[in-house]
Amino acid sequence: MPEFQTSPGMRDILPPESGRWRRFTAVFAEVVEAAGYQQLIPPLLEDLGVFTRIGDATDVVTKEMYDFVDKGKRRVALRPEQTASVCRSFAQHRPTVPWKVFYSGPNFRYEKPQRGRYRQFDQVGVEVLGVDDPMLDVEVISLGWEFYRALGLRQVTLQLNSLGEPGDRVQYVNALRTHFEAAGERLSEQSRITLTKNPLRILDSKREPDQPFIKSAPQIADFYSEEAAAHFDAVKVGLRALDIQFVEEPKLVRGLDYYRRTIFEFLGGTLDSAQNALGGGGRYDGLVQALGGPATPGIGFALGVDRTLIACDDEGCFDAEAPQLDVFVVDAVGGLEAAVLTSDLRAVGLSVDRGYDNRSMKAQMKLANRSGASFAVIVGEQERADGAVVIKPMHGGDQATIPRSELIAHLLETMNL
RNA sequence: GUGGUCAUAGCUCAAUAGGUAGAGCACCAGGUUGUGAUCCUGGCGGUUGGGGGUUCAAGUCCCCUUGGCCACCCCA
Repeated sequence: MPEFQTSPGMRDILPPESGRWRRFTAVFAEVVEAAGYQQLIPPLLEDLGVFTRIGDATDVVTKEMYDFVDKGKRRVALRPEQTASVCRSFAQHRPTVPWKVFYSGPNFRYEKPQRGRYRQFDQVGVEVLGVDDPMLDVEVISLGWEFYRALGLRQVTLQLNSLGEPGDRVQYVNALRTHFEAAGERLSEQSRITLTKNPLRILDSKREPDQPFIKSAPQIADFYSEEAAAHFDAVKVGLRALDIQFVEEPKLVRGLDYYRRTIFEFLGGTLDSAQNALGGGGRYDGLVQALGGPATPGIGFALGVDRTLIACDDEGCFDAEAPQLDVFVVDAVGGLEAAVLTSDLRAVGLSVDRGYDNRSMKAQMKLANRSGASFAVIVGEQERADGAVVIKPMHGGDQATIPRSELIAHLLETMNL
């Protein structure tokens, strides 16, 4: 065991996995930029209040934050998510609406780590501020859906629900409280604690004793105002028009408290994991105001990079790719020839690597093979004397000796560049 | 945070009832002095996560500790 290793819940993303991560965010950017979203890069660190303001009844904010006092005596925290930062940013800069942004990057939550659950975990996501239209809900959901398709995922299910207008939600929560309080001691101990803080969350419980009471609990749909019901219906109509399959899940609640009206979650196809929530989001009208900005409707989603990649592993899509190199230079006469050749070839846009330490030709050929390069360019005593190089196709075909002055033209022609 | 489980070479694993650590892969070097992927030979590599204890003897038993994984919790 090495003296130092990564802290719990932290890890290195090594090659070739790291290349897969980069492609992941590139594909995401491609999908959402095609819909008019632009990237926002918020800081990793914010005033603690930015996060406490958004949900002081949630574990994410009350128990799991990396918060501390900095050298300037400010109370700050590593962001546990990015929606709050986006809203803070909106309230601070007041951009014109609609403000359509996307982001990607790490968040921090002090939890007990597991597979697909890390203390530093990456998310990609979008947020739109300033638009109330249910067709925007449809667009946002469809972008998540489209992104999964772009990765090659086919077994993702979309769960959909509405929490109603804030007033509806309050009434519903009261009804739930009454309902669960009637259950009294028969409710699990955990749920009795949850009941005092946020009755909605009990609907998410997996504990056996709670199940009958969850089943008989009041339905959110009965509490929708006309407005909320109309909004929700419009969203469903829109999704159907786009042929996006969804499951209405009246018991779906989200972890953060700030959600209103439309909420949704993407679930992975693998059933045997408690970590199968790939991503989710919803409307959070009121968040910007809570952070000191003008009353502004908002909606967005965040997708977990790790979990989505695990889902890709399970479905056998979006594999890590071996790097593609054009040329590997083998220099058996000291290494100076290789220095010049790699430089010249890179200058015309080819990807080129070489061997070092003046190793044997056999050893350098092994490296050339391992590098996955299409061609080996070889210089030995004979070639150096003749001003020539050997060019050898690594994936089959005969090698040829050509004048060094013709190398670049020859390579570019062969590769159709 | 609670409970369970696991921890042996860079990686994946093996080691009969406690007797003093082995394989495959990877890596390196050779296989008649200029060329890779296959094949053959050899080599490098482990105070068995760390600490303490029981024993003549511990990778194997006990305790503590660190970390991974699983469930709860929470959520991405």
